[in-house]
Amino acid sequence: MLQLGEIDRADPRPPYRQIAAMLREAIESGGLEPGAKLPSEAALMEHFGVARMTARQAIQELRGEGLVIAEHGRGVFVRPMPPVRRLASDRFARAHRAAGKAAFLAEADKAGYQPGVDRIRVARAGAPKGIAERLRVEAETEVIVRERRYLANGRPVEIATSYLPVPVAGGTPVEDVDPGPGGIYARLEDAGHTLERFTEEVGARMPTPDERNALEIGPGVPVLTVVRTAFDTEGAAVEVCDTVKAAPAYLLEYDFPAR
Amino acid sequence: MLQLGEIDRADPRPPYRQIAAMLREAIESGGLEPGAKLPSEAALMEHFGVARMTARQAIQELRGEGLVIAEHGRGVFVRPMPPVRRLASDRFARAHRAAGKAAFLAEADKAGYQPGVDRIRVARAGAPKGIAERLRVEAETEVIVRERRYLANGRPVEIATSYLPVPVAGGTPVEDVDPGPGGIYARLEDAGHTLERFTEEVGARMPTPDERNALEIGPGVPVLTVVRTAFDTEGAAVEVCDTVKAAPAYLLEYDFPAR
DNA sequence: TAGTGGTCTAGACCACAAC
DNA sequence: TTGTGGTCTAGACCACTAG
Repeated sequence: MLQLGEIDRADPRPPYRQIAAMLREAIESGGLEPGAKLPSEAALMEHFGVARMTARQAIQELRGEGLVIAEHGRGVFVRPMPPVRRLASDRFARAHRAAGKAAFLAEADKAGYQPGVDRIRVARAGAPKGIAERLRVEAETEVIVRERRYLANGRPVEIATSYLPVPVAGGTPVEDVDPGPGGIYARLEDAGHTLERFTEEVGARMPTPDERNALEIGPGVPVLTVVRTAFDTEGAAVEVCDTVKAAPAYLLEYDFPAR
Repeated sequence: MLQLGEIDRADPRPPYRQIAAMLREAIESGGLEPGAKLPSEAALMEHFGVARMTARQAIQELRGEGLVIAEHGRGVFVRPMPPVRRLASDRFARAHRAAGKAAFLAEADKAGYQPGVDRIRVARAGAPKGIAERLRVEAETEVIVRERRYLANGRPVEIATSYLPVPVAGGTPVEDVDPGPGGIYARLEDAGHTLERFTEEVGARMPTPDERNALEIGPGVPVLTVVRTAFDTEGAAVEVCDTVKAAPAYLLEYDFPAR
């Protein structure tokens, strides 16, 4: 059983922070392994001689840091580290498309997890401001919008929305729910838009409640945002892909010259 | 004055979530502008007819999302959006070093903010495991360690730690607190290590309490982690730089070919 | 049914900011 | 001094999980 200290009334930190610090220490030192159950609120009240709200506040602190997950009716558990997906910047290499694999499937092959895609929706709609700028079209110009959610071993890890100009991809299989082998990039090349380069803009923030839901992550878990723009050999922007990834599940790798 | 709705007892969401949703809506719609003061806890209790803890819980929800900042004795305010620093992948271009500017100064010039560096510490120490792997040396091999904190307009935005092998940079100005014009990359090139390329590994997570302190960010604000490895023309890893950036202040840009 | 966390009430005292 | 948020207590009832 886990050994915890006592509250030090001389310590300037309030009791709930001291309790949180002791639990954090236990987690980081390995005294509480990933997946292990923390003492219940009742146990913390008993051990430290505090009211329930004080014990809860300590737990709340750790939830906010993403260190633990509370499961209603079961207990509070040390968050298990999810498998990390490393995304290298060659993940859109033409060689993969030639082999009939979209980028997500190619990664899954390499990293050895079971890929999945669901919640696919294709429609036409007005381009939001930031998207229109990147596609170099007027705001609200009608574009093709492809939404989908990616799963790894059945767990959602990323939601993505692609925007493509109608003159580029209108009427092609890009507008089908299943665009066929190699994904939409292969279809763009079929349509004569040979891809030349990509830019990615990477940021991080806390998720909206909707995103939390779609990615099945708890509070205290940030998301990585990646906005990718694809350019063809003419220098035209042919796709903007706006993705939101569960941050703990990802590591993005980029390689660039010193010039 | 801000107009808020009422709690709907038929709504399946608990009251505190409904209150949080109304406040969030007010913030996102612009009814509450950045820097504006939210209704006080007392005002929320009065308006919604709830106990104080319920009102606090609603505020807590928004703090966790990083949308608002509580200031003891003053009130709760909509978080002002900090200026975003866009980092392009050409920020380590040799042209800048030739002009006598380290990467951080070159960015500041371009973006028009006042740069600053403090908390500089240089020492030698054993290489941590992950660093040693990237430098391709044995773990615990003695390396040069350079720590510093970067400021933009006086506000801390990034903490960074560089690790360099002693055979590469030992005894050079890289070990001085001020390495001179062009920064340590210029000194590496002076020492014959012409830089060829970089890799960066990007992730995001919640900060440790130490990092929160150093970056002066509140709870609910994630950090971007960037681990950069510099390679010279011999293909040798000559530096690993581990950085932690306040996420809301950054957007990283990368450019790569479709191959 | 027992144990767990989720939500809520109605108070209390404290620390900090502003007037 | 007044108003603000920070912390704490001692209860209550509910919802979910598991045996």
